[in-house]
Amino acid sequence: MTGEDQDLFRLIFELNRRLTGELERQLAEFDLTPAQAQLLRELEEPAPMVSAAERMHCDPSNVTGIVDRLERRGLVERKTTTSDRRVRRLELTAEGRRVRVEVERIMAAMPALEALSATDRDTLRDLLARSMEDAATRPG
Amino acid sequence: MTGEDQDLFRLIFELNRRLTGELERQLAEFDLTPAQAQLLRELEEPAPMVSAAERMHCDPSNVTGIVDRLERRGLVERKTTTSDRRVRRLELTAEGRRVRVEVERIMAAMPALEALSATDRDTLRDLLARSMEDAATRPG
DNA sequence: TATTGTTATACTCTATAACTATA
DNA sequence: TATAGTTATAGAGTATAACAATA
Repeated sequence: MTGEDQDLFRLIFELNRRLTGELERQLAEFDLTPAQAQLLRELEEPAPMVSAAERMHCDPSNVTGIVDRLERRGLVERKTTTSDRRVRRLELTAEGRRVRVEVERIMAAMPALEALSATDRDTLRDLLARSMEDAATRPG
Repeated sequence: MTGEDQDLFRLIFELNRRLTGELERQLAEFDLTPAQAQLLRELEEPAPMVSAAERMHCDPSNVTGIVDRLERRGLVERKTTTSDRRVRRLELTAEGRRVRVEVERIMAAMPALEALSATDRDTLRDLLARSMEDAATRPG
């Protein structure tokens, strides 16, 4: 591990900071936090709390609060299922689906990385994907 | 902007999530949060609160709390300056400098991206750097 | 008047532990 | 016994506004 690798971490963190900052600004126009937006995105199909928590990489007790805030705004509903009455199926409302489309639009229109050519972006995408594919199969 | 660019964002966010997660695990052994570690790193040289806040990209009122927690543990001290008595100069203690070395060590030893070859890492570093250089000079 | 820093306040995210209802 | 979800609790980061001390 060389000093240049530290630069690499810094670059990734810095790029993420900028992208996240820009994303937050855009989401703020819809009064959404990143976590709320992420949950909306995960709910293209209805899903129980526990699987939502898995996709969000967080504790289920956490999802309760995020859903509370989205439900208060009428974007998400907790439905019960007949098969297992413990389970709450999270489901977007009509308004929730509309907002979800906006979130997708924001993600697609993020004005970053445009400085790179299409070829460079392809290369970048390839490098990032490979770095994580391998990391997933490695023990360390 | 194409659909592939959404994948690019996802890849960057996902890579950041993994790196941040690993970093948090390592920092937790020293009872440090990322924000606290970042502040330690910024204080290689003593600095006033306001400039620390600028480097942290956050509000000065925020730095107060982070410094409170570090000061409580004896890692940082608030010194007064003679020239401008409004200013508190943040200064690492001897223990703070020791912990700071550990933080640097953790950053340098992060076991990620090792899946890529040295050449790939060079390419990645170049792409990331260029993407942000250009973004900084752009209006949008 | 403007700046440095703190305090008061509030919100979101985060986790752990204890709990209820159900399986 | 185990699982799904909530509630209680706590702590960290974040911002805004009001404030005191100083410039």
